This record gives sequence, structure tokens and C-alpha cells, in this order.
Amino acid sequence: MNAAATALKPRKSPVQDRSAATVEALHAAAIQVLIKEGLSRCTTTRIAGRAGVSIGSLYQYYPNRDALLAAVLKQHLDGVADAVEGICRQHAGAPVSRMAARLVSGFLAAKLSNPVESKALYAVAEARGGHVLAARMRERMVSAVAAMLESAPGAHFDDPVMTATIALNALVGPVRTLLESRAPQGLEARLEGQLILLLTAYFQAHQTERERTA
Amino acid sequence: MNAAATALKPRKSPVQDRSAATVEALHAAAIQVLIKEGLSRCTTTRIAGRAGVSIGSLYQYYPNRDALLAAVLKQHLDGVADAVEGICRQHAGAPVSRMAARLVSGFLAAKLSNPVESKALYAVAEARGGHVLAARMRERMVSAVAAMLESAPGAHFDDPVMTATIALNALVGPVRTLLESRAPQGLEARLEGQLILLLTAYFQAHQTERERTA
Amino acid sequence: MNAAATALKPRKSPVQDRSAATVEALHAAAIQVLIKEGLSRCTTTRIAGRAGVSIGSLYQYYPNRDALLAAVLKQHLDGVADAVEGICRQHAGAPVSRMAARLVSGFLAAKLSNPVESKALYAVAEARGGHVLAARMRERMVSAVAAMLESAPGAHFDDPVMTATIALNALVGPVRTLLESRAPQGLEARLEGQLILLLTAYFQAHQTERERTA
Amino acid sequence: MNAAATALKPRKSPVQDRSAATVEALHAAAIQVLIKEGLSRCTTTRIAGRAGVSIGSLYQYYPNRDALLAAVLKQHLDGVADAVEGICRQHAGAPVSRMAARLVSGFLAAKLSNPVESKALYAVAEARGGHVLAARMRERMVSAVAAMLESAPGAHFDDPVMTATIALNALVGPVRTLLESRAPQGLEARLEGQLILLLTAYFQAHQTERERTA
DNA sequence: CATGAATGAGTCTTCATTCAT
DNA sequence: GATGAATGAAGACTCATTCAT
Repeated sequence: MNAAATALKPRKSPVQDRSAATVEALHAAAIQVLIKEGLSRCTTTRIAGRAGVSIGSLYQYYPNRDALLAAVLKQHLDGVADAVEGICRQHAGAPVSRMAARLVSGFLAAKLSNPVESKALYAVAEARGGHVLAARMRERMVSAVAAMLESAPGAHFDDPVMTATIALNALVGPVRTLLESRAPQGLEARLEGQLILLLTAYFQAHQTERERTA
Repeated sequence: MNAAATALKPRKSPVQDRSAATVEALHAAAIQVLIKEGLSRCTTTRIAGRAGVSIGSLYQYYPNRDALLAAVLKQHLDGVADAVEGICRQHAGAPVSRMAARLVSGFLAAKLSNPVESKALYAVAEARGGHVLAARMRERMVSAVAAMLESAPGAHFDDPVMTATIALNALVGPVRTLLESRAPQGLEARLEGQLILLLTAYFQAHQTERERTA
Repeated sequence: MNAAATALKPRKSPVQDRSAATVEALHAAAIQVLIKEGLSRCTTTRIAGRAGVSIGSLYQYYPNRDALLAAVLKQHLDGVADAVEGICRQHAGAPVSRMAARLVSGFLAAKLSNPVESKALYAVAEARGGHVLAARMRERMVSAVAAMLESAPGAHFDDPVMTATIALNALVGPVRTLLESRAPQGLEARLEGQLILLLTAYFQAHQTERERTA
Repeated sequence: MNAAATALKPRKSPVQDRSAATVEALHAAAIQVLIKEGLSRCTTTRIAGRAGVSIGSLYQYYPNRDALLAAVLKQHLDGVADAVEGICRQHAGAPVSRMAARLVSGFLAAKLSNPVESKALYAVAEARGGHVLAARMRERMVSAVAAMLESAPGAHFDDPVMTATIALNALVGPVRTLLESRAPQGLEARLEGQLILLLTAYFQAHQTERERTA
């Protein structure tokens, strides 16, 4: 593990009970401050203050501000990736149209379950440490989706990883726009349907001839 | 125009040549500093220094740092939106497959012509002023694409704005991932083809029955 | 004993074995941290950590950080002073040239036996408590050397304390420069001979007429 | 010039008049704070405060606290080295006894002209950047003294640099002890005479046979 | 108009020390 | 006695912005 990676690791794991509480409070506070004040005003002082914890305690658990934000982001991204992986596992062998539908609705559900948090974390993902985490999560999800695609009956994907990458990122764009909520009104309502349509069409373009004419 | 909006407007128009040159130098310098140092170290002092201009002069042209960054972002986004609008105008009445192909290649060309700049500006777009500009640009492009779609022969779009929104944002995701260059190797090479496939499939899913069976 | 002096005393005497071991571990750890990190980063946390002792325990034995460092310094200085005193006792009545030679080699041996430690402790000696300790040790050594000088046959010292002070401090300067290791290459090798020459010449300048012409 | 060296260089040279005043005020303030509070309490805030200057201004001229202290130390050391060099130049060709006398009195005059400042700066010299400066100054002085020694009539020095190093450092020790003023009372009064005796004896130990018996 | 010196609020971070468990 | 979580004062340093020259 190189120095840069180490710098973002949490400093110590809570062994006593109150430690765990402190860490939890810090996480929650970080998200709240992020939402309320934005990344640039999401300072260690404010986070500690809102968590009802001294600034020193914050630094007992995280070596620096970025490490704390990275931890928060990681938690969020892990949740999303877990959801996607679960879906992919469940729908191995399903027809591509079902795959598309479940993938879309699962991803949306994960991202939109706490839209304010999701939105706020985009800023964190843009910071130096964030890119790495986001990339890592995308890798996990791409692998899962690619594996699912390969199991699809009547479809052949020359390069399932590529297809999965495109499909996943094609979801990310619209969702992000929606969350940043400058989206045209009504987008949310019909988003799911349209994204299912998008992915279904994309996946079916890979179907074998026999399947397509059936 | 409210106060917030006013605050981001450049202070005076470059009526004189010298002014125009200074503004241009500041823009270029801002991008360079942004690329080299990142948003948080992209300070007014550094920008002015690299532009060969005094700090005082910088503030002659922009009321504050955010206004300068917003102007730089706007320039970039306008370029992309112009490109997309041009393409949409040129391909009115074309078959949807051609529309998809041209839209993708035009958007990619605009974004990837200077990938380092494009990438660096994502950070600016994430800042408070940036969202507004990005949303405005997306609106322009969505309108253009929607108009183009409506002119497509043999296809009917119930809600062309929605379709355009989805299509455009479906491009944005993969391109962003590519630019943030945590993309799997080989993505770039095959990206264009895959995105054309994606949009073509999506657009064709809206074709009228007659066209589809033809 | 005034308050300041009290503050630097160890808190309790190591009557039990465990205590003695802990104190010893703390001393050793303090020196290691001092060497590795420098005085400003020689913190109580780090010392305790390296000693394998909890912070709380450290404060069982020392009322504050300075007291610990002072104890460490004192141990070192006592060692040097003991060595010098021993030599002075052994060479009472010897000719001044022998006194000079033994004094130099004894002092060098004491200081250079662990040069890294000696060097690191200069920083501690520079801190507020350190001056007092260093002065006290110098006094001890000066007394011993002065007594030795008075016993020299064929030499008369009007003010043996003064002579001893000069002689001792004349050793301290070159040794310090050597330890701070910015010394010109080759200094170390020939240092002992030169210092013996220096002190011998100085002592012999005090010889009685009879002895000198002999 | 490596990074470490750069880090201690002043940031910019004052071009306007008030700049020069600011820098001068900072130097003076640094010395005063150092004397009054000691190195560990000689903080940027306190220095700026005493200089009647904002903290920001301090950082316009020095990249960090150590650079400021290094500049102050350098000024002091340069003064001493200049004095010694001057003396060495003036007494080329003089008898070694005169060399010893002038060297001692010149060095003492330089160091004791502002004893409080001299004393306070020992702490700075102990800090990381200080060692380098002190070593550099010692080199300058050693070269000058060595050159002077080589010009002495009737004396031959096999290794004048070594002799100069020993001689100079033999002065440094007692002077330091005196300045740290834990020296036995009366030391100051008779110090000069004793140091002259010390160096004279040392230098004369190198005299050629003919000269010594003359 | 241009310049760049000065400002000082606001950041991050460290560390000696305490005290509940 | 031992532990280590919590504390918060204090330090170094940055940077947008102003304004006298």
C-alpha cells in the first residue's frame, strides 16, 4: 500500500463502545454538513461541531479531512455496488429485457433512496480520493453486470465488459442530472421507463439472429 | 437578474483589444492552473501570475474568483453546445441511425478535442455556480436534439424532449468516466461505436411500425 | 525546592521492579523517538507507543513531558560526568600531560560511545529545563578537573576552577561540532590527538619555571 | 538547489519602500520574541503581532516560520564570520601569539556585542535549518583562520584547516557556556585572557624549533 | 488604469493532558 | 494501577479581496 492510499485509511478502529458512537456521529455529521453547506464549507470544525464531538476526536479516527469524506463516500458507493451485485446474481440466466429492467430499477432505487445524500456526494467523488473509490466501485459493478450478461439466453456479447461499462455509465449520466435536480420537471417520473427502454434496446442489439426473429 | 446571478457576470466587456487579450490570457491561465494544481489550488494569485497580469487587474475584469471560473466553464460548455446544435441543424430529416451516429461523433469530438481541459472543468462544474451553467447548456442541447428527432422520417417520439434528455445524458456518463481516465483500457477505442449502437437502438425503439418492418 | 524544580522531578521512585522496567522502557523509547523524529515530534504519545506503554502510564511516572525528557538528559549527562570524575580521581598527582591525555580520551569515549544519542540530546539541552542540568553537570566536572589540576606536580594554577572551566568547555565545542556531523571529513580521526595537544599546551603554560626549564 | 534548501529561502525581495520596513520589523520582532519567549513560543502569530504586521504579510516574505528564523540566524552568523574574516586578513604574517590574541578578542567582541541575541539564537541554530547555516559559517571562518595560520612566520602547520577547526571550536564552547550564563561568576572578566592563553599555547606548539628557542 | 503590499478570517492539524472505565 | 478516548487551545499557513501608490 503506497503512501497516498495509506493517507486515506481510517486511523484506528473503535474498540470501546463510545468510539463506535463517535465514528458514527462523525459520518452522519459529515453528510449533513455536506448537504447543508457544500464541499468547500464542509470543514473539519463544522463536522466535529455538528457531531457534538471535539475536533481532536475527529483526528483520532481519521488522519485528515479527506480520509473522513472518503470513508463516507465509500459507505455510500458500497451500498450501491452491493445492490447492483445482488441484482446481477439474482437475474443470471434471465432474458436481457428482464436484466435491463431489474438493473435499472435496482440502480435507481439505490441512488434515489436518499437523493440528497447521493447528490451531495458527487462533489466528494470529484475530489482526488473520490475518483479512486468511484472507479473501484464501477469496476465491481461492471464485473457483476458483465457476468450477468454472459448468462443471458439467446444473446451473445463479444465483449461483455465493454457492454456492461457502456450500459452502467449510460445510467449514471441521467441519474446524476436528475439528482443535480436541474433536470426538466417530469423527468423523474418517466426516467425509469426510459432507461429500461434504453438498456433493453442496447442489449437486444446483441441478440442472436434466431432470438431476434422469434 | 438577481444578485447571485449578477455576481458571476464579468465586470466589463472587452471593448478594447488590450482588454480582450487580458481576458483571454486569464482564461487560458485559469485552465492551465486548474489542470496543474486542481480546483482547490486554483487561486486568483496563481491565475494572475501565470497570465502575467497583476492581481489588481484580474479584479478589473471579474468581481471574484468564481466569476472567472464560471466564465471559463461557460466558454467550454458553449463550445460543446454549439457543436451539438450545429450537428442537429445539419441532420434534420436524416434517418435516426445517421442522427445517432453524428450526434455521438460530434459530442465526442467536442469533449475529447482537449481532454485534459474537459476533465479539469468537471471540478468547476461541481461547484455552486457550475451546476447552473451545466444545466443551461444541457437545456440548449436537449432542445436542439429534440427538434432534430422530431424531423426524423419514419419515427415518432411521443416526448422528444424526454428522449433527447435521456440520449444526451447517456452519452455524458461514459464520456465522463473515460475522461476521468479510470476507464478500463480499450474503452476509448471502441467507445464511439458502442455509443452509436446505444443511441441507434434507443432511437429505433421509437420507430413507427411501418418503418420497423420495412 | 521551588515549584519549577518540583515540576521536573519524576513522580514516584521505581521501588518495584515493574516500575523500574517501565521507566527504563520510557527512557529508551524517548531517545529513539528523539533520534528518529526530532525534538518537536518527540511527543508523549509517540514515546508511550514505542515503549509499549499506555499514555496514562507515562503520566504515572512523570508529571509532564519535560520531566521525562529532563530525566533522560540527566541520565546521559550523569554518565559523562561520572566518567570524567573517575578519570580525575585516578590521575591525581599525574603529570599535566597525562592529565590532558586521559581527560580528553575519557570525555571523548563517554560522548562518542553513542554518538547518535549524544547528538539528539543537544536539542533537549537547549530547551528550558536542559540548561540547568547541563550547567549542573559542568559544575561537577569542573570541580573534579580543578581538584585534579591542583594535584599536578610542578605546575601551579592560580585559579584552577577557571582553568578547568576553560579546558572542559574547549573540549565541548569541537566534540559538539563533530557530533552534529557537519564537521570536515577526517576531523574525527585526528580529533583526539589535537585535543590532547590543545589541553597539554594549555596546562603546560601554567607550569612553574623550574619544571618548564627542566 | 534542492527542495529543502529552497524551503528556507525568503520568498520575495522587497521592491517597495514599505516592504523593506516590513521585513526589517519582522527580523527585529523575531529576535525580540525569541529572547522573551524562547524558541518554542516564538510563533508566527507572536512575531507578526510584535512587528505590528499582519500574519499574511509575514508569509509574503517567508515561506514558513523556519525560513524567517533562518534569515535572522544567518544575519547574525554572517556578522560574526565577517568579523573573523576581517581579523584574519589584517593579521596575515603576524606572529602566532598576536594572531591568537586578535582572533579571540575579535570573536568575543562579535559574540558579546549583543549577548542576549547571541544566546537566544543558539536555540535556532539547533533547529534543522540552523545546523546547515552554522556549519557554513564555520567553514568560512575555518578557511580564513587556516589561511592566516599558514602565513605565520616561524611556525609550520601540517594541517592548517584542522588546527583552525580545533582552535575555533575551542573558542565556541566557553563562549557558549558564558552566554548561556550559567557560568561561574567571574568567568566573563577573565575569559578573554584565558582563551588567548589557550590558543597561543596551542599555536605555539606548532612552532618550528628555531623560533621556539629564539 | 495597473500594481502588488497588506489584510485577517478561516483551514487543517497536533499534542499535552485529563479522567471515566 | 492501567488504559485509551476525549479534549480544545494553539500553531502554521492560505487565499480572496482591498486600496494606497
